[in-house]
Amino acid sequence: MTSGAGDEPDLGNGRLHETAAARLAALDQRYTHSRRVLVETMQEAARPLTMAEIVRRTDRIPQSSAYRNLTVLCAAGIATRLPGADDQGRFELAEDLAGHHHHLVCVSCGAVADLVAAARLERALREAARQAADSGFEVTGHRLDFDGRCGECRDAG
Amino acid sequence: MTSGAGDEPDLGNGRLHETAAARLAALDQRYTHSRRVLVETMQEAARPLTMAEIVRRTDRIPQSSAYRNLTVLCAAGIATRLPGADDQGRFELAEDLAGHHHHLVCVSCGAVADLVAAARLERALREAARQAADSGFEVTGHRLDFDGRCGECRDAG
DNA sequence: CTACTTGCAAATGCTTTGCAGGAGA
DNA sequence: TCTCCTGCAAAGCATTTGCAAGTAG
Repeated sequence: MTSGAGDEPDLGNGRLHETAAARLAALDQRYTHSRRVLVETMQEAARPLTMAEIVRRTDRIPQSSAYRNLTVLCAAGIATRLPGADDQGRFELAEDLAGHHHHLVCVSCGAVADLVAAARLERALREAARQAADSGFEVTGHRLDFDGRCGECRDAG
Repeated sequence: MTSGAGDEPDLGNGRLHETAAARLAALDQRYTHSRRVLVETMQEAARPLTMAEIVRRTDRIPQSSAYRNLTVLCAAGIATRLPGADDQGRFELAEDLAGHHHHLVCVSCGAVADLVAAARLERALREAARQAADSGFEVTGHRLDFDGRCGECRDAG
């Protein structure tokens, strides 16, 4: 691990790309144009994207390459693959790059939005993790989704 | 194990099957032997099972039927399908039948265990849900997974 | 020049579906 | 008897991989 210190996820600029390049380099991988485009796409979306959305937004990157590159990005700790409510995987920037957050999942249309949790909730989560450790399970992180209906679907019916 | 009149999911016995039968009947579906076996399998497991595990445990129920029946059980609100960490769906009894709980997911071997959260955590979650409502999103439930390494994998690796 | 990358197409693996026979109410 | 259920086999999709050519260092 090269960089140490603070895990501030505030990198609106080239910092993100620097980090990405470094992490890829650690795996003898290059930060190619395609990969940069994928990272930028995920950053701009600010919410998990399905493969279909990614291919549509980037245009030019064939699906197989997108899959392959996203797999590499996940391995490098730059991206994360989430299991979708349906059976479509969703991708987003890794937690330490995008900031820790949770998701609002619309059970009606499948849309996913980001949500930053209150400090109190995070504290309670940490406490629960400690509790789980008592059973021999070492908790390294958590994933929290709120299910419900988004504004649009509520209006629609 | 009182028989309180709350939302306590305390149905260790035939109550479960009664409920299942009723919910299926509401959809003009029957509570057949296969479906009963599936329900019992899920109850006994007390943790989400993959399709492979279900087929192995039941033995006799062909995979296609298992899929078909589990789909029906999900539609009837008797079972729930969870998106697995890998790409294998996992099934478990619906929340109101098995009780509200969360999951410990081993990132190493993919095993999933149930975990009942502390009251404080649930309270914090409810509060966060209320907060989300401010943005027009109606929260109906939540899903919380803790990622980490199970005891076995910690020993092994 | 030597890896790592890319794109296409074919393959894989989980899941769904068509169909004909069987069973429950 | 009518409708739902079961099993098998074939079909569907999202995702992965083999291979030959392209490109970064």
